[in-house]
Amino acid sequence: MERLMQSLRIGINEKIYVKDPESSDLGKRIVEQSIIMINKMGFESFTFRKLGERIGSNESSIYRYFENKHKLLLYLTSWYWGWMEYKVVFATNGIANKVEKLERALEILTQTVEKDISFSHIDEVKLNEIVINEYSKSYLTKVVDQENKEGYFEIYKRLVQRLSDMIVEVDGEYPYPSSLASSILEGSLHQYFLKEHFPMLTDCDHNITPTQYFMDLVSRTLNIA
Amino acid sequence: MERLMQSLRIGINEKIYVKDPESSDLGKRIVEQSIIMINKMGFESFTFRKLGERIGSNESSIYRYFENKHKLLLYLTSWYWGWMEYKVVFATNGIANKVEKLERALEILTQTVEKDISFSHIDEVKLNEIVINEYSKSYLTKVVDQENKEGYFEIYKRLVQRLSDMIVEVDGEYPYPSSLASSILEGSLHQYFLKEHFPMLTDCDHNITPTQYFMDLVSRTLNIA
DNA sequence: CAAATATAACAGTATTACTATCATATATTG
DNA sequence: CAATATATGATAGTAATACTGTTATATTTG
Repeated sequence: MERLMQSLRIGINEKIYVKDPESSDLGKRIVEQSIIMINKMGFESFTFRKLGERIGSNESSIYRYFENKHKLLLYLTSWYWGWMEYKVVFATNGIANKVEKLERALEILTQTVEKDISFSHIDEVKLNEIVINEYSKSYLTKVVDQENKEGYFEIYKRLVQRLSDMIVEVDGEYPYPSSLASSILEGSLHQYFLKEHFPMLTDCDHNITPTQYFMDLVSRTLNIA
Repeated sequence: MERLMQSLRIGINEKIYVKDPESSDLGKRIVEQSIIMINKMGFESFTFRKLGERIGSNESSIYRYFENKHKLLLYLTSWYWGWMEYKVVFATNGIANKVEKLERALEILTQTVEKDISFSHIDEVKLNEIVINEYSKSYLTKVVDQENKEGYFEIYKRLVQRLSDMIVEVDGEYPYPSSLASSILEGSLHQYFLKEHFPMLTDCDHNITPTQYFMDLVSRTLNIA
């Protein structure tokens, strides 16, 4: 996987950034350090000024890459979902058995993220934590419809669609494949959050993983042929 | 129901407010108008200054009721969940049949909210929209653990617990009652959001309701005796 | 080497999220 | 009824945020 990914790039809607952060050293530092900072201090406290100080660069230089921190969050989360999509497509590619294929996808989508050395400047473990804690904020806005129209959420939508398709493949009679797929993706992030902050609201702990919960849920829900 | 509720009050953790907004006319106007404004302009754009202008009062007077707008959001969402809890408890109270009881609770928790005339200054329909669009923001913060410790999320936690208990009553063997309960509450809000903004990611539309989806999900998941 | 481009440094603006002070209106109590 | 406490309003002020704009300097490219 590492080898392949080294020459792969996550294709992100160009309207999300002003200048492609992958195109320069400064851009990569912006992405790299913003992940560390947002993860540490939370999206609300994070500012371009602080990021500039941290990377020894100027606030106005960062604005030449991203219009504002909301767009940067869209960039980071798009990257994350694009990366997940690659992992799912790659891992399920050769699997003929539909059930096995769905299970493999579920595993990847609901598992804890492990360090991936392929994208050197991106810490996927921290990015996963950011997605758990901040992803909702990227779409729970008053501009969601316009940004959706501009394609800012394409990667996530495509991923839900892929999962939904796999569900249909396993049980063509099941009436709510899209809702189940979106529930799994969103719900997985939520269960990880609860596990960390509201352990009473989840059965997931050091013994039980969100993956087990969702695997079980899907196996109970679908009529597996 | 109306009669009963007129003399009932939703008990909200006193640490959430500086001065009880139910205790004065100004307080009620703050709550009433903030619901209308947050619903219209979104939580991010909403400020105490704007609210002050709108209710013909002073910014600093509002600060005497709520430390900041985050606390106000906690107040509003706590009220909402408290109201939902009353509705669930009231509606399921006399039901002996466990399955029927769970179904009734699910209905209330996943249905579209309708106007409730009991609490005159609170527009429950708009408040439900606020919860759909903003609730996550109330806990996706860096202070969540501290605020949780102070009891700011007690009502919501109690509601999840109630639902979880009902699930256990129906199927004591099911291993993930808390996760299922939290998934339903959070997932219901999410499906309503998707229906409005990302229709491709849900099967819910004008024909299919989130209630149908979750009722079906639960009936497939639990072994109903 | 010239020209274009990228970045840095600095200044400036409107808004936000408060805090503080003081005046006045209203309610409470002795 | 007077004294006093409390609630609200008016105004001002501060530090931080989220930018925009200008100019200088460094780097890349043709």
